[in-house]
Amino acid sequence: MRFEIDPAAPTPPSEQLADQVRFAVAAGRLEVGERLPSVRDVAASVRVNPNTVSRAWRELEREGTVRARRGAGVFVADEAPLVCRALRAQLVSERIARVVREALGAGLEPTAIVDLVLEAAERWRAERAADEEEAA
Amino acid sequence: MRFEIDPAAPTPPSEQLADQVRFAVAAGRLEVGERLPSVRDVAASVRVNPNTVSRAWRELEREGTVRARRGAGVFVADEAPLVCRALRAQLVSERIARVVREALGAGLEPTAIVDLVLEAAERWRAERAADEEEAA
DNA sequence: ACCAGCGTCCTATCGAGCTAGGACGGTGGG
DNA sequence: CCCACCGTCCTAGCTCGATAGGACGCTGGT
Repeated sequence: MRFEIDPAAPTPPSEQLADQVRFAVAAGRLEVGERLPSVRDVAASVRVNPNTVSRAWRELEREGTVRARRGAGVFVADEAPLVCRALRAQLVSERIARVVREALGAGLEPTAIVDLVLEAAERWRAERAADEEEAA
Repeated sequence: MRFEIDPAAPTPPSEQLADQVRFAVAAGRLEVGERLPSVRDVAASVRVNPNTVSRAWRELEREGTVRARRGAGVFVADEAPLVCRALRAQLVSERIARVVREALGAGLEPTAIVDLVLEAAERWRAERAADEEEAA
């Protein structure tokens, strides 16, 4: 599991981390029982304070995505896929609605917005391919 | 010009206000030479501190959208439409890209995302109609 | 000329969230 | 049994943005 933090994003780093775990579970990239990387490892890899990562993990535990065992690590909970798929649906549709409202209020046509979406999706696909190239 | 603040949004109120002015200019709802409502009026209508509105107006002046005349008011600048259309294109595509990246990383299909966009657009259209109904 | 309304500025305070550095006890492989 | 690694907790300090309340000087309609 690789994490990324966008410092320019309006959402705080701890939420970005929590979302990445949630979405990885929802997408099946993290499976039930799997261990998350340690607080200190993640903190070092994304250049963030361990407390910030800990806060994200704690939030995930509160909502039932994860179960922490002192001294051992943090593990994906049994109910995680259900919880995370529900959260994904909610979070994504909320954020899309916000951005679409804004774009429409700015005078853009729905078709123009859809074009931007497809363009962003294409760019994402290209980046994805480039990443795998580099990994090989 | 009516303003709205979403306290749940991750972007601070002052930026929300600035964006609303920028997008209104880009969409032609605010014309060159038109006066913006006063700092104190806006502050009262959206339940925010006058300093917060002032900060938004100052940012708009810095970028050339608006020209402030002490004692008189804040007016849409001649170059505003150009500036705002450029900013709109940049801001909207940035935010769409962010949300689309997130949704794709969460395992959603592009077609599902487009569906959510269209659904949000439809809801917006319906709200718009309801607002005009109520205004009449 | 008056003065209500305007933009602007100032100091002070508050809250959210991140950072820093250290300490604690539980866990599990060697 | 050891000890490196783990989650957790704590105190302290910082930045950013909003809030509060007040003061200043400029502008424009009457």
